[in-house]
Amino acid sequence: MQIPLLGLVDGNNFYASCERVFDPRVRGKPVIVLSNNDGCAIARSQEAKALGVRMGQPIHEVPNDIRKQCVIRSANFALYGDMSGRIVEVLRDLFPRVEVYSIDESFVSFEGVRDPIDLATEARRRILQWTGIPCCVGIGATKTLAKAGNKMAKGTPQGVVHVERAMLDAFSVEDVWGVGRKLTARLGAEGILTAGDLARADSETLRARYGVVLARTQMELNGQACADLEEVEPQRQELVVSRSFGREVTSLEDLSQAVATFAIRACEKLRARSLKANGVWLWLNTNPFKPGQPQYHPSRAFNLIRPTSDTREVLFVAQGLLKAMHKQGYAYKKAGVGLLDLVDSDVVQGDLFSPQDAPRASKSMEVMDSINQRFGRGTLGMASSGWKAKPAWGMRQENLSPAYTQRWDQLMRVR
DNA sequence: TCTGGGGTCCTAGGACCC
DNA sequence: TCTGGGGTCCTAGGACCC
Repeated sequence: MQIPLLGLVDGNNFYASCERVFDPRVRGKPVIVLSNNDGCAIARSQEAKALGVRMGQPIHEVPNDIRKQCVIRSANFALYGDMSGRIVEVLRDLFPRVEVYSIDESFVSFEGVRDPIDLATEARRRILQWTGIPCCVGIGATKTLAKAGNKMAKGTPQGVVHVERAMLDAFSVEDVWGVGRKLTARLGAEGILTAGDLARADSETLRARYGVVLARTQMELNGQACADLEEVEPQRQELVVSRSFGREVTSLEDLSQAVATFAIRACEKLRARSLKANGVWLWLNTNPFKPGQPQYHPSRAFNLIRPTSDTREVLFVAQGLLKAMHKQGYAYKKAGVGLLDLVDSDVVQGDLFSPQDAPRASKSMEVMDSINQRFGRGTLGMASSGWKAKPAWGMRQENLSPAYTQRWDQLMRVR
Protein backbone atom coordinates (compact mmCIF):
# COMPACT_ATOMS: atom_id res chain seq x y z
CA MET A 1 0.00 0.00 0.00
CA GLN A 2 1.16 3.46 -0.89
CA ILE A 3 1.82 5.57 2.21
CA PRO A 4 -0.08 8.83 1.87
CA LEU A 5 1.96 12.02 1.83
CA LEU A 6 1.71 14.61 4.55
CA GLY A 7 1.83 18.36 4.23
CA LEU A 8 2.69 21.17 6.58
CA VAL A 9 0.90 24.45 5.95
CA ASP A 10 2.43 27.40 7.76
CA GLY A 11 1.55 31.10 7.72
CA ASN A 12 4.53 33.20 6.70
CA ASN A 13 5.72 35.56 9.48
CA PHE A 14 2.31 34.82 10.90
CA TYR A 15 1.77 37.52 13.53
CA ALA A 16 3.34 40.20 11.35
CA SER A 17 1.11 39.12 8.45
CA CYS A 18 -1.98 39.34 10.69
CA GLU A 19 -1.09 42.93 11.59
CA ARG A 20 -0.90 43.74 7.88
CA VAL A 21 -4.24 42.29 6.90
CA PHE A 22 -6.22 45.03 8.59
CA ASP A 23 -3.76 47.88 8.29
CA PRO A 24 -2.65 48.53 4.72
CA ARG A 25 -0.36 51.32 5.91
CA VAL A 26 2.12 48.77 7.25
CA ARG A 27 2.26 46.63 4.09
CA GLY A 28 5.69 46.69 2.51
CA LYS A 29 7.20 48.12 5.69
CA PRO A 30 9.33 46.27 8.24
CA VAL A 31 6.97 45.03 10.97
CA ILE A 32 8.00 43.67 14.38
CA VAL A 33 5.56 42.02 16.78
CA LEU A 34 6.63 41.97 20.42
CA SER A 35 6.08 39.42 23.18
CA ASN A 36 3.92 40.22 26.17
CA ASN A 37 5.23 43.17 28.13
CA ASP A 38 6.63 44.51 24.86
CA GLY A 39 9.82 42.58 25.57
CA CYS A 40 11.20 40.58 22.67
CA ALA A 41 10.62 40.33 18.92
CA ILE A 42 8.47 37.23 18.36
CA ALA A 43 7.57 37.86 14.72
CA ARG A 44 9.20 39.88 11.97
CA SER A 45 8.14 40.66 8.45
CA GLN A 46 10.59 39.85 5.68
CA GLU A 47 11.74 43.49 5.65
CA ALA A 48 12.43 43.45 9.40
CA LYS A 49 14.43 40.22 9.04
CA ALA A 50 16.45 41.89 6.29
CA LEU A 51 17.28 44.71 8.71
CA GLY A 52 18.83 42.12 11.03
CA VAL A 53 16.16 41.92 13.73
CA ARG A 54 16.51 38.44 15.23
CA MET A 55 13.86 36.08 16.54
CA GLY A 56 13.54 36.50 20.30
CA GLN A 57 15.77 39.54 20.37
CA PRO A 58 14.96 41.99 23.19
CA ILE A 59 13.63 45.09 21.51
CA HIS A 60 15.87 47.40 23.56
CA GLU A 61 18.85 45.66 21.97
CA VAL A 62 17.71 46.58 18.47
CA PRO A 63 19.65 49.69 17.44
CA ASN A 64 17.67 52.90 17.51
CA ASP A 65 18.03 53.73 13.83
CA ILE A 66 16.66 50.29 12.89
CA ARG A 67 13.83 50.56 15.36
CA LYS A 68 12.78 53.88 13.83
CA GLN A 69 12.36 52.28 10.41
CA CYS A 70 10.06 49.60 11.80
CA VAL A 71 6.40 49.44 12.68
CA ILE A 72 6.37 47.92 16.17
CA ARG A 73 3.26 46.20 17.54
CA SER A 74 2.38 44.67 20.90
CA ALA A 75 1.22 41.06 20.67
CA ASN A 76 -2.50 40.80 19.90
CA PHE A 77 -3.10 37.11 20.50
CA ALA A 78 -6.88 37.42 20.32
CA LEU A 79 -6.55 38.65 16.72
CA TYR A 80 -3.99 36.01 15.75
CA GLY A 81 -6.07 33.22 17.25
CA ASP A 82 -9.11 34.33 15.29
CA MET A 83 -7.17 34.50 12.01
CA SER A 84 -5.72 31.07 12.73
CA GLY A 85 -9.22 29.63 13.05
CA ARG A 86 -10.17 31.01 9.62
CA ILE A 87 -7.18 29.35 7.98
CA VAL A 88 -8.02 26.02 9.60
CA GLU A 89 -11.56 26.27 8.22
CA VAL A 90 -10.18 26.60 4.69
CA LEU A 91 -7.92 23.58 5.25
CA ARG A 92 -10.76 21.42 6.57
CA ASP A 93 -12.69 22.18 3.40
CA LEU A 94 -9.84 21.05 1.17
CA PHE A 95 -8.12 18.15 2.95
CA PRO A 96 -9.43 14.81 4.21
CA ARG A 97 -7.55 15.11 7.52
CA VAL A 98 -6.11 18.11 9.37
CA GLU A 99 -4.05 18.35 12.55
CA VAL A 100 -3.85 21.82 14.04
CA TYR A 101 -0.29 21.81 15.34
CA SER A 102 0.12 25.40 16.51
CA ILE A 103 -1.43 28.79 16.03
CA ASP A 104 0.16 29.13 12.60
CA GLU A 105 0.83 25.55 11.47
CA SER A 106 -1.31 22.61 10.46
CA PHE A 107 -0.39 19.18 9.20
CA VAL A 108 -2.64 17.87 6.42
CA SER A 109 -3.00 14.50 4.76
CA PHE A 110 -2.95 13.97 1.00
CA GLU A 111 -4.73 10.63 1.36
CA GLY A 112 -6.57 9.90 -1.87
CA VAL A 113 -5.31 13.08 -3.51
CA ARG A 114 -4.13 12.61 -7.09
CA ASP A 115 -1.91 15.67 -7.39
CA PRO A 116 -0.59 16.91 -4.02
CA ILE A 117 1.31 19.87 -5.47
CA ASP A 118 -1.78 21.03 -7.25
CA LEU A 119 -3.93 20.83 -4.12
CA ALA A 120 -1.26 22.52 -1.99
CA THR A 121 -1.09 25.34 -4.50
CA GLU A 122 -4.86 25.73 -4.40
CA ALA A 123 -4.79 25.83 -0.57
CA ARG A 124 -2.22 28.61 -0.63
CA ARG A 125 -4.23 30.57 -3.14
CA ARG A 126 -7.48 30.22 -1.25
CA ILE A 127 -5.99 31.08 2.14
CA LEU A 128 -4.40 34.21 0.71
CA GLN A 129 -7.61 35.27 -0.98
CA TRP A 130 -9.96 34.48 1.89
CA THR A 131 -7.85 35.58 4.86
CA GLY A 132 -5.05 37.75 3.45
CA ILE A 133 -2.35 35.56 5.02
CA PRO A 134 0.46 34.21 2.79
CA CYS A 135 1.35 30.56 3.45
CA CYS A 136 3.86 27.93 2.38
CA VAL A 137 3.37 24.18 2.12
CA GLY A 138 5.95 21.43 2.60
CA ILE A 139 5.15 17.92 1.38
CA GLY A 140 6.83 14.68 2.44
CA ALA A 141 6.36 11.11 3.61
CA THR A 142 6.68 12.03 7.30
CA LYS A 143 6.01 15.02 9.52
CA THR A 144 9.73 15.74 9.80
CA LEU A 145 10.10 15.75 6.02
CA ALA A 146 7.02 17.92 5.56
CA LYS A 147 8.45 20.38 8.08
CA ALA A 148 11.71 20.46 6.16
CA GLY A 149 9.84 21.00 2.91
CA ASN A 150 7.97 23.90 4.43
CA LYS A 151 11.20 25.54 5.44
CA MET A 152 12.60 25.04 1.94
CA ALA A 153 9.44 26.50 0.42
CA LYS A 154 9.86 29.84 2.22
CA GLY A 155 11.24 32.28 -0.25
CA THR A 156 10.44 30.24 -3.36
CA PRO A 157 7.94 31.84 -5.73
CA GLN A 158 5.74 28.70 -5.80
CA GLY A 159 5.67 28.37 -2.02
CA VAL A 160 5.28 24.58 -2.28
CA VAL A 161 8.06 22.00 -2.01
CA HIS A 162 7.82 18.22 -2.17
CA VAL A 163 10.95 16.95 -0.40
CA GLU A 164 13.17 14.51 -2.27
CA ARG A 165 16.03 12.64 -0.65
CA ALA A 166 18.73 14.54 -2.49
CA MET A 167 17.50 17.86 -1.08
CA LEU A 168 18.49 16.83 2.44
CA ASP A 169 22.18 17.30 1.68
CA ALA A 170 21.59 21.00 1.12
CA PHE A 171 19.47 21.32 4.26
CA SER A 172 21.28 22.40 7.39
CA VAL A 173 20.89 20.08 10.39
CA GLU A 174 19.97 22.98 12.65
CA ASP A 175 16.82 23.50 10.58
CA VAL A 176 15.64 19.93 11.17
CA TRP A 177 12.55 19.70 13.39
CA GLY A 178 13.66 18.44 16.80
CA VAL A 179 17.26 19.62 16.49
CA GLY A 180 17.86 22.70 18.58
CA ARG A 181 20.93 24.74 19.44
CA LYS A 182 22.60 22.24 21.77
CA LEU A 183 22.16 19.28 19.48
CA THR A 184 23.37 21.29 16.49
CA ALA A 185 26.62 22.01 18.31
CA ARG A 186 27.15 18.41 19.41
CA LEU A 187 26.31 16.97 16.00
CA GLY A 188 28.47 19.55 14.27
CA ALA A 189 31.45 18.42 16.35
CA GLU A 190 31.01 14.94 14.86
CA GLY A 191 30.78 16.25 11.34
CA ILE A 192 27.01 15.90 11.06
CA LEU A 193 26.17 19.18 9.38
CA THR A 194 23.22 18.51 7.10
CA ALA A 195 19.94 16.61 7.29
CA GLY A 196 21.50 14.18 4.81
CA ASP A 197 24.42 13.51 7.19
CA LEU A 198 21.97 12.87 10.02
CA ALA A 199 19.87 10.53 7.90
CA ARG A 200 22.96 8.45 7.02
CA ALA A 201 24.56 8.37 10.49
CA ASP A 202 24.85 5.00 12.26
CA SER A 203 21.52 4.62 14.02
CA GLU A 204 22.77 2.51 16.96
CA THR A 205 25.44 5.06 17.84
CA LEU A 206 22.99 7.89 17.43
CA ARG A 207 20.48 6.18 19.72
CA ALA A 208 23.12 5.52 22.39
CA ARG A 209 24.66 8.97 22.29
CA TYR A 210 21.61 11.19 21.89
CA GLY A 211 18.60 9.17 22.99
CA VAL A 212 15.37 8.03 21.44
CA VAL A 213 14.14 11.43 20.37
CA LEU A 214 16.89 12.01 17.85
CA ALA A 215 16.75 8.36 16.78
CA ARG A 216 13.12 8.93 15.81
CA THR A 217 14.00 12.10 13.95
CA GLN A 218 16.52 10.12 11.94
CA MET A 219 13.93 7.49 11.06
CA GLU A 220 11.54 10.18 9.93
CA LEU A 221 14.20 11.77 7.72
CA ASN A 222 14.58 8.35 6.12
CA GLY A 223 10.90 8.27 5.32
CA GLN A 224 9.82 6.00 8.15
CA ALA A 225 6.93 7.65 9.97
CA CYS A 226 7.08 7.67 13.78
CA ALA A 227 4.08 9.93 14.29
CA ASP A 228 0.71 10.06 12.57
CA LEU A 229 -1.64 13.01 12.30
CA GLU A 230 -3.43 13.76 15.56
CA GLU A 231 -6.76 15.11 14.48
CA VAL A 232 -8.14 15.23 18.00
CA GLU A 233 -6.17 17.44 20.32
CA PRO A 234 -4.52 15.20 22.92
CA GLN A 235 -5.70 15.76 26.45
CA ARG A 236 -3.44 18.22 28.22
CA GLN A 237 -1.75 17.13 31.40
CA GLU A 238 -1.23 20.57 32.81
CA LEU A 239 -2.24 24.15 32.22
CA VAL A 240 -0.20 27.17 33.18
CA VAL A 241 -0.93 30.88 33.37
CA SER A 242 2.14 32.98 34.00
CA ARG A 243 3.22 36.53 33.29
CA SER A 244 6.15 38.79 33.77
CA PHE A 245 5.16 41.94 35.60
CA GLY A 246 5.32 45.35 33.94
CA ARG A 247 7.57 46.34 36.82
CA GLU A 248 9.06 44.68 39.84
CA VAL A 249 6.71 43.94 42.71
CA THR A 250 7.70 43.80 46.36
CA SER A 251 4.53 43.87 48.46
CA LEU A 252 2.69 40.69 49.34
CA GLU A 253 -0.54 42.48 48.53
CA ASP A 254 0.38 43.19 44.89
CA LEU A 255 1.79 39.72 44.50
CA SER A 256 -1.34 38.23 45.94
CA GLN A 257 -3.50 40.12 43.44
CA ALA A 258 -1.36 38.93 40.55
CA VAL A 259 -1.50 35.32 41.74
CA ALA A 260 -5.28 35.56 42.14
CA THR A 261 -5.63 36.95 38.63
CA PHE A 262 -3.59 34.10 37.15
CA ALA A 263 -5.47 31.49 39.20
CA ILE A 264 -8.83 32.84 38.02
CA ARG A 265 -7.72 32.84 34.39
CA ALA A 266 -6.35 29.32 34.73
CA CYS A 267 -9.68 28.08 36.08
CA GLU A 268 -11.55 29.76 33.22
CA LYS A 269 -9.34 27.92 30.72
CA LEU A 270 -9.84 24.71 32.66
CA ARG A 271 -13.63 24.94 32.53
CA ALA A 272 -13.60 26.01 28.89
CA ARG A 273 -11.90 22.68 28.13
CA SER A 274 -14.22 20.71 30.44
CA LEU A 275 -11.39 19.61 32.69
CA LYS A 276 -10.67 19.41 36.38
CA ALA A 277 -7.36 19.62 38.18
CA ASN A 278 -5.95 17.38 40.88
CA GLY A 279 -3.20 19.75 41.89
CA VAL A 280 -2.23 23.41 42.05
CA TRP A 281 1.27 24.67 41.51
CA LEU A 282 2.66 28.15 42.19
CA TRP A 283 6.01 29.67 41.45
CA LEU A 284 7.62 33.09 41.81
CA ASN A 285 10.69 34.56 40.25
CA THR A 286 12.88 37.56 40.85
CA ASN A 287 14.50 39.27 37.86
CA PRO A 288 17.20 36.95 36.46
CA PHE A 289 18.54 39.77 34.30
CA LYS A 290 19.65 41.61 37.41
CA PRO A 291 22.07 39.14 38.94
CA GLY A 292 23.24 41.85 41.34
CA GLN A 293 19.90 41.77 43.10
CA PRO A 294 19.08 38.98 45.55
CA GLN A 295 17.53 36.10 43.61
CA TYR A 296 14.76 33.82 44.82
CA HIS A 297 12.71 31.40 42.77
CA PRO A 298 10.50 29.28 44.96
CA SER A 299 8.08 26.73 43.53
CA ARG A 300 5.56 24.62 45.38
CA ALA A 301 2.73 22.27 44.50
CA PHE A 302 -0.29 21.09 46.46
CA ASN A 303 -2.33 17.95 45.81
CA LEU A 304 -6.08 18.34 46.09
CA ILE A 305 -8.28 15.80 47.82
CA ARG A 306 -10.53 15.60 44.79
CA PRO A 307 -10.38 17.16 41.32
CA THR A 308 -11.90 20.61 40.99
CA SER A 309 -12.52 23.39 38.52
CA ASP A 310 -13.94 25.76 41.12
CA THR A 311 -12.12 29.08 41.09
CA ARG A 312 -12.68 29.60 44.81
CA GLU A 313 -10.98 26.36 45.80
CA VAL A 314 -8.01 27.03 43.55
CA LEU A 315 -7.73 30.60 44.81
CA PHE A 316 -7.70 29.38 48.39
CA VAL A 317 -4.90 26.92 47.69
CA ALA A 318 -2.88 29.39 45.60
CA GLN A 319 -3.07 32.05 48.27
CA GLY A 320 -1.99 29.51 50.88
CA LEU A 321 1.00 28.51 48.79
CA LEU A 322 1.90 32.14 48.26
CA LYS A 323 1.90 32.89 51.97
CA ALA A 324 4.04 29.84 52.62
CA MET A 325 6.72 30.80 50.13
CA HIS A 326 6.70 34.57 50.03
CA LYS A 327 9.70 36.27 51.61
CA GLN A 328 10.19 39.96 52.22
CA GLY A 329 13.19 41.69 50.73
CA TYR A 330 12.93 40.42 47.17
CA ALA A 331 11.76 42.24 44.07
CA TYR A 332 9.55 39.82 42.14
CA LYS A 333 9.34 39.99 38.37
CA LYS A 334 7.27 37.00 37.39
CA ALA A 335 4.79 34.51 38.78
CA GLY A 336 2.85 31.55 37.49
CA VAL A 337 -0.07 29.37 38.53
CA GLY A 338 -0.27 25.83 37.19
CA LEU A 339 -3.11 23.34 37.33
CA LEU A 340 -1.77 19.79 37.35
CA ASP A 341 -2.84 16.23 36.70
CA LEU A 342 -5.89 17.23 34.64
CA VAL A 343 -8.85 14.92 34.17
CA ASP A 344 -12.15 15.09 32.28
CA SER A 345 -14.70 17.01 34.31
CA ASP A 346 -17.16 14.12 34.30
CA VAL A 347 -14.72 12.02 36.30
CA VAL A 348 -15.87 12.15 39.89
CA GLN A 349 -13.47 10.71 42.40
CA GLY A 350 -15.55 9.80 45.42
CA ASP A 351 -14.26 10.93 48.78
CA LEU A 352 -15.45 9.46 52.05
CA PHE A 353 -15.04 12.59 54.13
CA SER A 354 -16.17 15.54 52.02
CA PRO A 355 -19.76 16.44 51.30
CA GLN A 356 -20.86 16.14 47.67
CA ASP A 357 -21.45 19.80 46.93
CA ALA A 358 -19.93 19.79 43.47
CA PRO A 359 -23.08 20.42 41.39
CA ARG A 360 -23.94 23.66 43.19
CA ALA A 361 -20.40 24.95 43.02
CA SER A 362 -20.12 24.22 39.34
CA LYS A 363 -23.42 25.98 38.68
CA SER A 364 -22.16 29.28 40.05
CA MET A 365 -18.96 28.97 38.04
CA GLU A 366 -21.06 28.32 34.92
CA VAL A 367 -23.05 31.47 35.54
CA MET A 368 -19.89 33.48 35.98
CA ASP A 369 -18.35 32.12 32.78
CA SER A 370 -21.43 32.77 30.69
CA ILE A 371 -21.76 36.35 31.93
CA ASN A 372 -18.10 37.01 31.20
CA GLN A 373 -18.42 35.42 27.80
CA ARG A 374 -21.38 37.56 26.90
CA PHE A 375 -20.30 40.90 28.31
CA GLY A 376 -16.53 40.60 28.14
CA ARG A 377 -13.84 39.12 30.33
CA GLY A 378 -13.76 40.61 33.82
CA THR A 379 -17.42 41.72 33.87
CA LEU A 380 -17.82 39.47 36.88
CA GLY A 381 -14.72 38.99 38.98
CA MET A 382 -13.27 38.07 42.33
CA ALA A 383 -12.26 40.74 44.81
CA SER A 384 -8.94 39.05 45.55
CA SER A 385 -7.64 39.81 42.07
CA GLY A 386 -8.04 43.53 42.72
CA TRP A 387 -10.82 43.28 40.18
CA LYS A 388 -10.90 46.18 37.69
CA ALA A 389 -8.25 48.25 39.48
CA LYS A 390 -5.26 49.13 37.30
CA PRO A 391 -2.67 46.84 38.88
CA ALA A 392 0.90 47.80 39.79
CA TRP A 393 2.15 44.62 38.14
CA GLY A 394 0.15 44.97 34.91
CA MET A 395 1.74 44.22 31.60
CA ARG A 396 3.07 46.82 29.21
CA GLN A 397 1.30 46.91 25.84
CA GLU A 398 2.05 50.21 24.27
CA ASN A 399 1.40 49.44 20.62
CA LEU A 400 -1.60 47.16 20.62
CA SER A 401 -3.63 46.95 17.42
CA PRO A 402 -7.45 46.84 17.64
CA ALA A 403 -9.37 43.59 18.11
CA TYR A 404 -10.64 43.94 14.55
CA THR A 405 -12.43 40.62 14.44
CA GLN A 406 -13.58 40.04 18.04
CA ARG A 407 -15.09 43.29 19.31
CA TRP A 408 -17.93 45.31 17.85
CA ASP A 409 -16.47 48.55 19.18
CA GLN A 410 -13.16 47.91 17.42
CA LEU A 411 -14.41 47.01 13.97
CA MET A 412 -12.73 48.73 11.07
CA ARG A 413 -14.41 51.87 9.83
CA VAL A 414 -14.91 52.43 6.12
CA ARG A 415 -15.87 55.88 5.04
C1' DT B 1 14.77 52.01 31.84
C1' DC B 2 13.83 47.79 28.72
C1' DT B 3 14.69 40.60 28.28
C1' DG B 4 7.50 36.05 26.50
C1' DG B 5 4.30 32.28 27.55
C1' DG B 6 2.70 27.64 27.26
C1' DG B 7 3.61 23.18 26.40
C1' DT B 8 5.86 18.08 25.78
C1' DC B 9 9.03 14.33 26.43
C1' DC B 10 13.15 12.11 28.21
C1' DT B 11 16.74 11.01 31.59
C1' DA B 12 19.05 10.52 35.89
C1' DG B 13 19.06 9.88 40.61
C1' DG B 14 17.09 9.12 45.11
C1' DA B 15 13.64 6.97 48.14
C1' DC B 16 11.32 3.13 49.07
C1' DC B 17 9.56 -1.58 48.66
C1' DC B 18 9.80 -6.67 48.52
C1' DT C 1 37.97 -5.67 52.33
C1' DC C 2 34.41 -7.39 48.74
C1' DT C 3 27.99 -4.72 49.48
C1' DG C 4 21.53 -8.24 46.20
C1' DG C 5 18.55 -7.27 42.59
C1' DG C 6 14.87 -5.33 40.52
C1' DG C 7 10.79 -2.64 40.34
C1' DT C 8 8.04 1.81 40.95
C1' DC C 9 7.35 6.46 41.99
C1' DC C 10 8.75 11.10 42.38
C1' DT C 11 11.45 15.16 41.35
C1' DA C 12 14.60 18.07 39.03
C1' DG C 13 16.69 19.38 35.09
C1' DG C 14 17.51 19.51 30.22
C1' DA C 15 16.18 19.87 25.53
C1' DC C 16 13.03 20.89 22.29
C1' DC C 17 8.80 23.08 20.01
C1' DC C 18 6.00 27.36 18.44
